[in-house]
Amino acid sequence: MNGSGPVPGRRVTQADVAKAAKVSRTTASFVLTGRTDMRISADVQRRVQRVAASLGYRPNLAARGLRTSKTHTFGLLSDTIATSPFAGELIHGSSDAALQHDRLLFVAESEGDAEVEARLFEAMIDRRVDGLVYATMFTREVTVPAHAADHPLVLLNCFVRSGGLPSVIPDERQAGREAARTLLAAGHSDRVVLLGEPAPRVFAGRERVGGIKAELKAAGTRLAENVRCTWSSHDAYDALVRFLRDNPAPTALICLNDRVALGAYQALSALGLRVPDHVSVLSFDDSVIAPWLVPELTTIALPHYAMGHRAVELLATGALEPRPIRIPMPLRDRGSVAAPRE
Amino acid sequence: MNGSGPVPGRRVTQADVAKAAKVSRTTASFVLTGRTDMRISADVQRRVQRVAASLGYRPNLAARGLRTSKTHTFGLLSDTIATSPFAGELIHGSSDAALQHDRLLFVAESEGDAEVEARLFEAMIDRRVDGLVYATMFTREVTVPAHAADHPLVLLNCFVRSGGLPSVIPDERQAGREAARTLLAAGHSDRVVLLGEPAPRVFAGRERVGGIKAELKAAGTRLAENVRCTWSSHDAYDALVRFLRDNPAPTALICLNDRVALGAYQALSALGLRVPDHVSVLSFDDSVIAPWLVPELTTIALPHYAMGHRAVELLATGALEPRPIRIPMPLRDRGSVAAPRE
DNA sequence: TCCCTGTGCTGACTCGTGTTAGCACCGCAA
DNA sequence: TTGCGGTGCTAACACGAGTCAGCACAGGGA
Repeated sequence: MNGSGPVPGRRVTQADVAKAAKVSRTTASFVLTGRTDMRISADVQRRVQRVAASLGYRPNLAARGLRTSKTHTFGLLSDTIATSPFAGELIHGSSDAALQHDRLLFVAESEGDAEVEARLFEAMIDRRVDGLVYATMFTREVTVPAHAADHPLVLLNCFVRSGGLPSVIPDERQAGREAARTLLAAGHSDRVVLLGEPAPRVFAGRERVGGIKAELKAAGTRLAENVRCTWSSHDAYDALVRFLRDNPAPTALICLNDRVALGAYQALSALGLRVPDHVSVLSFDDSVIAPWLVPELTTIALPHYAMGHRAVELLATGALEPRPIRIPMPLRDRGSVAAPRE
Repeated sequence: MNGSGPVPGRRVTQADVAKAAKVSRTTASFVLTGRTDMRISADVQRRVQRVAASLGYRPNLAARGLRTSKTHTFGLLSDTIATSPFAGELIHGSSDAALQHDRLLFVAESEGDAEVEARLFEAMIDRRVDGLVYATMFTREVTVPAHAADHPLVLLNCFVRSGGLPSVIPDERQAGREAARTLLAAGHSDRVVLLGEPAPRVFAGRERVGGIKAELKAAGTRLAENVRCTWSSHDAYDALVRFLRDNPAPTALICLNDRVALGAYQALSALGLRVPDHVSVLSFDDSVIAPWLVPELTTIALPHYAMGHRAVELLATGALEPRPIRIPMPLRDRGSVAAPRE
């Protein structure tokens, strides 16, 4: 019974193909890797291909990687995946780009623990990944662990002070300008209030506020007020309720992120003000809740999918220029911005 | 200059260690893999260990895997990661368990495309993963692709009709009972309303509602009403507003998930009803928004971290019993449930 | 002295693949 | 016949590890 078909339980190897096609393993290798410089007759090529297909041959990438030192594999290491709802998009984009370039991704997270991070880096390098993506969930400056130094590396959603490493970050400044431009276009100018702590030491805060102010200034106007509060819904709720007790309602509210916007919605609702009839609301992030609010929230999206995609693509194509690449943040217009009542 | 230190650009191999320790590569291998049955003197053992450490030797897992057919690597394949904010937790749990067992995870998603799914399965198998996790973002029945049949496989958040595969799912029925028990304990019994379509063909819907009804029945009471609507905030908002126009307010509301609860919050707020003073609200999922609401939402959590952790642990320990394992869903008590006003 | 047993280590093979150098054959010109 | 260039293929080595069978030596008893 034995000796002809593929042995169950063992995978078909190149040697099996060679034997069945009555050629040497070398020849099989040349044909199957598509090397044309080796003068294999068209006849033999067809024969080997047919046999390989009929036996269901698939190359063992571990073995190939051992020989070529190319594993067609990347490592994606992030500080915290869980706590951020954006993680999915980041991984989604990375995974898609990997698939498009015939790679697979190791994904792991360190939870910010330097020792765990070091272990994970080593685990990836021990498996001979072709390159590494080092990702953070909030855009920030990082110092890259020494382990990674010798390997192709792309920073995702983070950067180094010197700027001397390839990195992919969101264009928060452009997002700020876009926010201001959107409100100006809808007719708001004098009574626009910013809700949220500008937090100059936080990249997103600094750039968003900078962009907003720059664009308003260019249009000859400026923010009516900045109501400060941490970027949480509860603080935003309290701060806005307090503010509206002593001040007239603004025509438009720029919230520094969607959590702040959620707090604002709840505060406005509690005070009998409707969005966008009485107050327009514009926000940043495009988190999951944006489409869940009533009315749905107009917000400027963090481009996590595009960022992940780009980072892996850089690795795959090897186009590693040592500088940050800024990915545009698109406006998601959902109807929480309208013209001000005259 | 050459010949003593490690050559830059080339990794230290076992052969380098053997040479530097003046033993055969075989001996080095025995020492470094910790085989004690091979009678290596304590002297030599120490010497090899010291040399390996000082050279910074790390085994090449690709090469080892080739020889042993164990890559210390698992594949996690999911239908959709991006659209669900729970993906992070699932991957987080899986990744943690993998780290604890010295494994690394390939993560990829098919977006429900069968052809992509097949490609990804093959990509993982070509890299000789030791096992596979097949995950879905919503608990449901699946048919497992034939590709996976020959490999150790755990279903995560899904199951097969026959039940004949190892799988890890949330214990939604217990969650339903827990919900009812929580409200009963707070003093609600006659005027509890369920908000959301029971959707008997959806696992979560069927089990949650089943659990709720069973527990209420055991306590000698039952739901006052089931206000039906899809599991979206907008539908829930509309349905609840309509219901409250014609009916007295319930003392407690069970929402079939957090999106529904968000809609309910907005509707109650619009009608001047406060949570939990006028109406207690209890929900399922523990999505990101639960702690963002004012007041924070009491909800029964989908145990995605624990599920991911368990699935990978099953693979790592090899304890693959062909049946579903139900992971308990914990109550997150945040204050949206209080005693009814007398 | 010879054999035997145990101790401590090593040579040689293997996993599945890529790659270099070179062999055998054919046809043609000298 | 001999030489020679081209065509078509293959033997042999390498990648970095794990593993089996067996060699060399020491010590002890007959």
